[in-house]
Amino acid sequence: MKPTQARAQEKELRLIDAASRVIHKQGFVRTTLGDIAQEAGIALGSLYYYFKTKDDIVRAIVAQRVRDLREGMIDWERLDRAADRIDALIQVWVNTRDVDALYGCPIGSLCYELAKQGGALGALAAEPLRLQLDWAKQQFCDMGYDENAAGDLALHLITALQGISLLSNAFSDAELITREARHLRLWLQQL
Amino acid sequence: MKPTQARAQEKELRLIDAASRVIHKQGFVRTTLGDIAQEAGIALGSLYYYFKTKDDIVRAIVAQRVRDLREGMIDWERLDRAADRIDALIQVWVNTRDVDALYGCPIGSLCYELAKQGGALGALAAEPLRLQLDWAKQQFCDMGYDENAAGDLALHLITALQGISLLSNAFSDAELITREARHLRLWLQQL
DNA sequence: GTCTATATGGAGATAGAC
DNA sequence: GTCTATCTCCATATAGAC
Repeated sequence: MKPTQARAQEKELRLIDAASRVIHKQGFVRTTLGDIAQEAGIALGSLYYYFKTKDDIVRAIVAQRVRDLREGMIDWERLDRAADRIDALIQVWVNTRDVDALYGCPIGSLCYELAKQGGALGALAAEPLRLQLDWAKQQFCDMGYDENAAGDLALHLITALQGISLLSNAFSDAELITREARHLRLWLQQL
Repeated sequence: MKPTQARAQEKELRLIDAASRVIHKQGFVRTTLGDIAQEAGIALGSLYYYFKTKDDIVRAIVAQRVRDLREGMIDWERLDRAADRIDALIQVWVNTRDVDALYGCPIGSLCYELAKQGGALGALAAEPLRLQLDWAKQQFCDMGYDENAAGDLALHLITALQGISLLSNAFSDAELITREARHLRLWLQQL
């Protein structure tokens, strides 16, 4: 890859990052391209050099989030015990509880918003969630559960994490995440 | 109350109901006043005789949902055992799983959307959720748990219900609700 | 590649006849 | 009370200079 291409892609990543932040805060529909341009520090018209439509931007955001998730999951492979890896996922929620209380889970809230939009965009937004669900199921399989049981446990775990992000956002209360995380950890210990 | 007032309020309730349905499907921001008027079978301009602004409409929807929830909770007082009342709540999710898979929980998805909007509207949207949380806590208190434990259990229950609505909507899969409901019922039995 | 200026459409809200 | 017609604003997207 030529240096110029690398720089161009780097710039695009910065735009995606800016768009991801402001859409997380305001939601996709209410966020204007002007908002994104301002957050990125460029002119409105310049956005169109990188993305043809607003939908293209959200597609790029979702793809980037999938990449980030995969990277984090590879990182967790260093942990020997599956229980520790699941604990690491829960800890992510605890660590981001303040921003979640303000704006919700970036993945879940986007899913909810784009699902109502209908069409292919809704299914696309669910991909990061699918990835977490599959990953969690694998961890429970590693703990010795069969496919069916592991699927149920993973569903319950991801469900709880998404649910607590919604509640903590609805009530603007980050401590709800702390409380639910404690509940989930006790549940995992008693499995 | 005079008959004319009764009729006017009845008409207003029908408008609220129509707005509630279409906003549940499309989301608040994406739903236009034209959509609501069409769903209600009236002209766009006629909406403004009943509601001064779009925000007024969503406020009326939330207030109506609170009334509906209270009514349902009074109905459940017929059930002697608190465990049966909680089971009735879970059964609501099972019963509405198809529409939840299509559009999510009407309460939770509106919370997520309006929380990003900021301001008083976000806090208002959380009122039905607060009501469910308080009600669930009371049921666990009735089962003999102290305030603290009952609060944690209620939080976990409502969290799971909201989370599974989000997931089933994200994946357009109503059966996820059936699976999580089974998980929750087993959990309740083992308490 | 980045900018300013603008075309185009659609949304909330209003006016005023009936 | 209900309607049609319209005002006004703002968002996406485009055009074209630099």
